Amino acid sequence: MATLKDVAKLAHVDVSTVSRALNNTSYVHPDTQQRIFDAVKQLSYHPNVLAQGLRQGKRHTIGLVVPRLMPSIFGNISQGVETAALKYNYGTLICNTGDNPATEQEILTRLRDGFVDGIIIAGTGANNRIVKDIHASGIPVIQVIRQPIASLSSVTADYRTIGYNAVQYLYRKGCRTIGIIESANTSVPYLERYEGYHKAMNELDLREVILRNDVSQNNIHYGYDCMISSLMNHDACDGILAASDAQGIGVFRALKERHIRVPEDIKVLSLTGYQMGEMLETSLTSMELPSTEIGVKSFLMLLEAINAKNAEAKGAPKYVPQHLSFPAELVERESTAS
Amino acid sequence: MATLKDVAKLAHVDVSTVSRALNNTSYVHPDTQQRIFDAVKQLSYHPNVLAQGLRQGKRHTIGLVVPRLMPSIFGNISQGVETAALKYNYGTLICNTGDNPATEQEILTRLRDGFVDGIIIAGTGANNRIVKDIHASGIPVIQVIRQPIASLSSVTADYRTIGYNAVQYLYRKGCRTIGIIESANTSVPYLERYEGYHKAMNELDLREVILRNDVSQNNIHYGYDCMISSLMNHDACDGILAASDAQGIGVFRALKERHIRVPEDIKVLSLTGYQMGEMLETSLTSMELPSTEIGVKSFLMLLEAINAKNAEAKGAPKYVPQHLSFPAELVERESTAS
DNA sequence: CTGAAAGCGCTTACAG
DNA sequence: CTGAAAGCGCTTACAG
Repeated sequence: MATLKDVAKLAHVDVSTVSRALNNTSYVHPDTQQRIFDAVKQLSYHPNVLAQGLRQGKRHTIGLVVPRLMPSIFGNISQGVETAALKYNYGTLICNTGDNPATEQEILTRLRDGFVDGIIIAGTGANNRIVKDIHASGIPVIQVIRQPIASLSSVTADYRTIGYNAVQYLYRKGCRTIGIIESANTSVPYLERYEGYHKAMNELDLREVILRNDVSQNNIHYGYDCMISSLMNHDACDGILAASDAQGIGVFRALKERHIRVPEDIKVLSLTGYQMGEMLETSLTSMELPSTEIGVKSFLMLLEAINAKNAEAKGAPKYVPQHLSFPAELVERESTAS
Repeated sequence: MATLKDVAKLAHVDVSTVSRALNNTSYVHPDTQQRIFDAVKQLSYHPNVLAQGLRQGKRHTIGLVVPRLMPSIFGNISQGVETAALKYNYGTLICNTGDNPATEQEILTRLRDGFVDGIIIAGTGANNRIVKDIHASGIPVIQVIRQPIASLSSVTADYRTIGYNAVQYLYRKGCRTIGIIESANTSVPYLERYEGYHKAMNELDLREVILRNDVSQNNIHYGYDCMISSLMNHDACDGILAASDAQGIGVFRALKERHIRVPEDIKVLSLTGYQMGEMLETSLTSMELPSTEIGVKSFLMLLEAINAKNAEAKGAPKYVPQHLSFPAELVERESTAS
């Protein structure tokens, strides 16, 4: 690999002049410039971003920490983050925690040690201390979907309203025993969805039915397991709120195996839709979230925080955390048809 | 952030001694060591990997270039790569090309400029020249699933056998008009699957039916679109080979909308299974591939290539490209039941 | 057993 | 308009 030095030698100038010409950081005589560009081309020179990063204190890389990629909304979010990042010339280091606190801790440690300029995280909540430390140490952190740390910026959805509206909708559709799938390890989205559910159930004077289970590896299986055990408990629901499209798929499968018809016997609705529902054999009514947009906005918010951090060093005002929340759009499909 | 220098000052030694103590690279007096460790702890020092990388010519980061994450086998593969990489203390830069040659070119350029120690790629085939250049310039490249460049190492599946066996299986199940979903832009897996299909159809003296369409954004829609247009063409198949589980989901949806029953009227089989089929409403018979394992093995092969590259510089024999191929396992489910 | 020095490849005040 | 020098944070021969 050719270096600046090689180019400088070939163009008969100093490395500093080459640097200036390439970065357009001060006027360089056209003739000199031409010689430099020729040399660059001839040597097929590419700047070493590592050295640039070291010198400028920037990596041009961000970390994205998610519990899993697939099947879940995080796959779509990742796509959004990555596309936006590429546009701004940032690389994206995607890290799966598997929702395992130990793995998450290891990943966070790695990221802190000079790996990235900033972090977008959907965390387990078990490493809040470390996350806060990282943020305090100068690497901005944005929380996405899950926001266990109130003092850090976040991009999320309005889960309370989602839960509330979902119950009201199923009620209007005639459901009277509405179950909701909850998680074993409670995160903010689950809590908020439940709050909305609880409020609506209360107003309608309905009995709550919580579906919960030992954590399965992915959401499809989790939805399946929850549905199966609910059926074994003879909790005869006529409506089910799945936390996500993936859980909905698992629920469908469980019902199919027991010969229970959707939507005739039971209606199913997903509280986190990511454009998967329409293509299912029985299409799934979902609270659709703009998942890619959530990813894009997360990156932009992080970029703002990174730039603010740098500006702060030069005396600019302190960066103020922000919270961006998206509403969901109810898209009616076969799984809740009357 | 504390630096080596800070630690050295606090421990009253030279930075070189600190470096040696921390990296265990030569004997350091226990007392000195203790002072150093204390200082490290007190300052909560973490080495700057950027500087280490620059000095050692290593990034401890690899690039993973895939067409998409979800829904596809690449989601699972990514998981495998990332988990294995983490174990060996490597970060993974995941890049989506969207199967767009221009995006892919941009990503490859970025990766080449000092971003990674090696690359795992499922490429479009449009940038073979660049990929070869990168490999030749000293950044090892491993091809996964798709192997447009014969001279580079690869981890793939035995698609010829998969295509052949799939036809034979459906034939035994009574199918006589077996359609196969092909891609608009032909990649090696599609070519090989077709070769196997072609051979079997020939031996059985059956008429070939190719389903193809303008490229859709993702495989679910692609499968849906292909199935719909095939139905409009009155190509009355009684068996369909979908290229992947995702395409199978799209096919199911198309058939459901036209009130065609699976498996009674038509049998469906996926040629690239990634543990999705069993959880579908109508479970999907698939040629299951060890997708996570493919990811793990890809990383290990890359690691070997990286180490070999470094050893070469010290006079070790040249690294020889390898090709690892996995067989698929036919898992029978409802979609092909008799 | 440990220090002083060179250098990885770049950028950026400082001169002139 | 351009060169010489310092420095980003490390590692590693070279001495002693």
